[in-house]
Amino acid sequence: MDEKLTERKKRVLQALVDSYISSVEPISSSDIQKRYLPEVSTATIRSELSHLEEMGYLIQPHVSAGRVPSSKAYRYYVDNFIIDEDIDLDAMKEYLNRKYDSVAEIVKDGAKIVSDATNYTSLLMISSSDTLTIKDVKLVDMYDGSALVLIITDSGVIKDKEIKLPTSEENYIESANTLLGKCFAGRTLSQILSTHVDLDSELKAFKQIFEDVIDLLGEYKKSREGQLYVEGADKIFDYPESKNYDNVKNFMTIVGRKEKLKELMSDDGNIEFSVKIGAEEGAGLENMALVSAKYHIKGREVGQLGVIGPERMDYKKVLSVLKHLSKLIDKLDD
Amino acid sequence: MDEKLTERKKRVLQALVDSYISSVEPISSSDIQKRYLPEVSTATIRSELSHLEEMGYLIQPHVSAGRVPSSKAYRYYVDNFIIDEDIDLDAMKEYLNRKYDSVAEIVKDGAKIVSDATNYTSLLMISSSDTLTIKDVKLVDMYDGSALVLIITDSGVIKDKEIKLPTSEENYIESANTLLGKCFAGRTLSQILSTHVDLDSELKAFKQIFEDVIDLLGEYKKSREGQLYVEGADKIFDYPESKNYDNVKNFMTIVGRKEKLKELMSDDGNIEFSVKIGAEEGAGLENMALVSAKYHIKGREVGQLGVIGPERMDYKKVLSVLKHLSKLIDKLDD
DNA sequence: AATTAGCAGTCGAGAGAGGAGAGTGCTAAC
DNA sequence: GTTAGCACTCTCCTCTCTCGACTGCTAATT
Repeated sequence: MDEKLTERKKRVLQALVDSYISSVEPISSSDIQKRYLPEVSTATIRSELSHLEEMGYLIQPHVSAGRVPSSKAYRYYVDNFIIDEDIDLDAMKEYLNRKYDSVAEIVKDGAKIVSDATNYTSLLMISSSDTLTIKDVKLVDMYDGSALVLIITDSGVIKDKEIKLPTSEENYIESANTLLGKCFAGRTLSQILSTHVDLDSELKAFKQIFEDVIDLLGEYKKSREGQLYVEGADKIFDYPESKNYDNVKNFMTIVGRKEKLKELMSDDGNIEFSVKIGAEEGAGLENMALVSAKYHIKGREVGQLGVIGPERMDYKKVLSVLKHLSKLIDKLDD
Repeated sequence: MDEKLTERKKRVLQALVDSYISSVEPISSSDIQKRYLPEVSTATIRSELSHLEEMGYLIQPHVSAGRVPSSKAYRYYVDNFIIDEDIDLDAMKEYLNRKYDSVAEIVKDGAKIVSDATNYTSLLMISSSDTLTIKDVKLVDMYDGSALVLIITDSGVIKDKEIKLPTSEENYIESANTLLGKCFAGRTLSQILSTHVDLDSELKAFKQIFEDVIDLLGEYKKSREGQLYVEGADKIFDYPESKNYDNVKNFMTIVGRKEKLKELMSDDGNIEFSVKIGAEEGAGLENMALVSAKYHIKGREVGQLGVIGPERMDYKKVLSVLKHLSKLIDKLDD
């Protein structure tokens, strides 16, 4: 994947992408010479440029224009020119400290913060709840022939529902509680939902309760399944890309297609940071890029935070914000 | 407010708005004659048009163009030409039945449905929870020195939190439950939060619990306070208005400003349906309009559903969808 | 073989001119 | 009050032209 480029080609490519990221105009050979490579002539740079174009890194809008990076160039740029040490975590930290009082606030408003700090549209996805572990299931007597079902998990009570009790026997609730606890406690949501529970015939009296509880879990899973929040969709208008109608339309369309976004954010196994650029890998992000990071609380993956914006985005800044935030959240212990 | 217009002026105005709503092009005198008033000459219509323009109902983009409705014209149109009988509730009902299995589904996906059915961007706002009534407050023993606080309201359990018990006395939880029930049951959220509770000195042992519960209620209120969901923001691209950069930018900006939208949706005392058009009343909706309706479940106001789109929107259709939906939801008794 | 200066060639952006078409306002007649 | 007729205005489109920005190529240089 990582094609070999001569040292000078690398410098030219980096110069071009850097320039383009800040100016958003096609970059000419003399632009590069002036600001990045004064020791060689524009003719030399031109020959390098045409070589890089042949290799697919650059695009020439028309013959008398400068060059613009292709998706392949952005990919190379992200993979090779952004090194961790570059990323200014301290500045980020300072920024966040200045703006937010507590870490809890930062998690809660994650999407807003990312959008503010990067000035791009941000995405917050809550992970599916497959690995959620049930701590206990309890019935709370409501003294009117019904009871409240509580499912207590390692991250709070997740669902409640009143159910009618089939009997008013004194100790029914107590027995049910014991039984429910035995069956569910310590197991994950997906374990429970994927196994079929066969009750001993003597426990038939609790059948209804069991089914109710399992229904509740199913409903909950469905309702939480990868919720996605979008913040700052209008940020695109801060960038000159938005002058182009199709760009804006594509952008807004994809930002509205939550299913597509979820797919884009979730399909890389165990990579912590993912960068999708342009139309590569069938991502369908023409002229756009999506950067996303998984985040954890107390070691458990709870979701992903991401940024979507023009292909020519400030990757350094975005990665810096996401990296720092994910560290911050991970350290969290409420 | 309702200026007196001659019968013919009304017809001309209605014809013009109708035409414009479907064609999105300036309407000429002959357009109106052909399709709406063949019994008079174009010259007559022209003189009516120039009169209506003087009165502020119409705008002429330039001297050799037709006319376009002003915000005032849309306002007049909505107030005078859309009568309830027009609204095709049956078609709406059929549409909803065809697409959704249950009413519950309709409520849950309210925003999506409105956006689909109208083909405009929809807004769903959940009402503030001031009138939420507490049915009971309970502590559930977790058998590890802590208890779970449950606040049961007329619309479900709203918050849970583990708190540490100050003592492990046998009957502490039971007494606390009784006391909490007495203090909170049957009162609304805002009543509780606005009064300062002074505990008898003998009940000091429960002080901490009380404060925790009140904190929880406050947090809950804050978290629910007018949440706003936007669905289908990209629908704007289905309309020719989106060809204009500023229109799109304004639209997206306002759709991103949730605070502003909440304000626009909530500030009319007890009107069930509200229509805001263009920049009138300082709404800041240049070239846009917002239609919203309150909705109730079992008589209690639970939120508002709305539509935001081009000023030239299909008011009939939008009002029809919102009206029907609100009736449907109100009848709900799950 | 790599680099460079010089130059011809290409293309887009923008300005200006001109013509067609649409729709109006006005006037005079009914 | 209504109408036909007509002159007038203004946008939109197309065509043409020029200017300027860059490039690619060639031939000379190191």
